[in-house]
Amino acid sequence: MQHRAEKKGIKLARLSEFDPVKTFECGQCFRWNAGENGVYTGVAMGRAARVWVEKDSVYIDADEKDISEIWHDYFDLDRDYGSIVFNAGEYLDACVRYGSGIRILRQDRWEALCSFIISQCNNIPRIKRIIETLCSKFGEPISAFGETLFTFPSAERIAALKAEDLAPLRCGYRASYIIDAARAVSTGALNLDELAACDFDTAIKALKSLKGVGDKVANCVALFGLHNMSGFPIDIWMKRALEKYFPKNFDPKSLGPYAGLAQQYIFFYTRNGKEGKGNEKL
DNA sequence: GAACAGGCAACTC
DNA sequence: GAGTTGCCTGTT
Repeated sequence: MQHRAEKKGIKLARLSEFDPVKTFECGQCFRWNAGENGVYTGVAMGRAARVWVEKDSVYIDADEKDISEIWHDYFDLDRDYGSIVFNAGEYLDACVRYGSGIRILRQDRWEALCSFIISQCNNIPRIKRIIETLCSKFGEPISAFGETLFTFPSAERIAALKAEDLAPLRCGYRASYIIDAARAVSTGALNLDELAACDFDTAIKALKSLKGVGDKVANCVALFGLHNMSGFPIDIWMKRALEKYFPKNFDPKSLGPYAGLAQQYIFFYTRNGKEGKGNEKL
């Protein structure tokens, strides 16, 4: 409670380098929620943190050891996003200006896989609801900031369940996909750590071997879970933008090794910028 | 009450 | 290999 009132956080970065609102609201993650005063509370990697903006800086309130051992890496703070440039025309330039400050989080691999399986044919409020229910029913409770939060349940925990155990999530036909994925990960049939280190096409192919994982979800998992910047998920918003502003047979690979970051700028601008008027807040 | 949503799989031709 | 349809559920 007094955390919020006093806001005694540690300075994490300059706002120009890391815009937490854009980063949390650009669709890559589902467990950071804005509270009063624009303070975001999130749980990731089994830990809780609060993040907010004051003047031109970003502050974090978290266990001090966790900041250097977990959050620094989670927020990908060693990478200089400002030095990454694209030469693909004015439209992308506008997207980059608009989305400047977005960072691609280094999320837990299993959490990203599970979350993006849930995301299919679904909207963000509902995705968040399903994930929160999943965590509160099967995750571990942790207390932080005077409340009880829940970690994301391990693949092992979910692998031990049956599809009907997930009925309270009301995630429909996705339930069996989640269980299948959890079993593949927990048995080692699908090794996400190895996929994070191997080449892009191999990773996509392996991810798509899971039931319920197609092109879109595989690319989301590659980009947001494996932190493979070649990931280039094309959903309905990206499809519209590519059709309207890019050449007919545009190949994302032409954007270079950070194509996935370009994707995120384009997506964020198309969906939330002047022509976006998305159905969610922002 | 039907159509649809930030997909996928199974099936058709 | 391109096109169609069912799938759970919540929202419009």
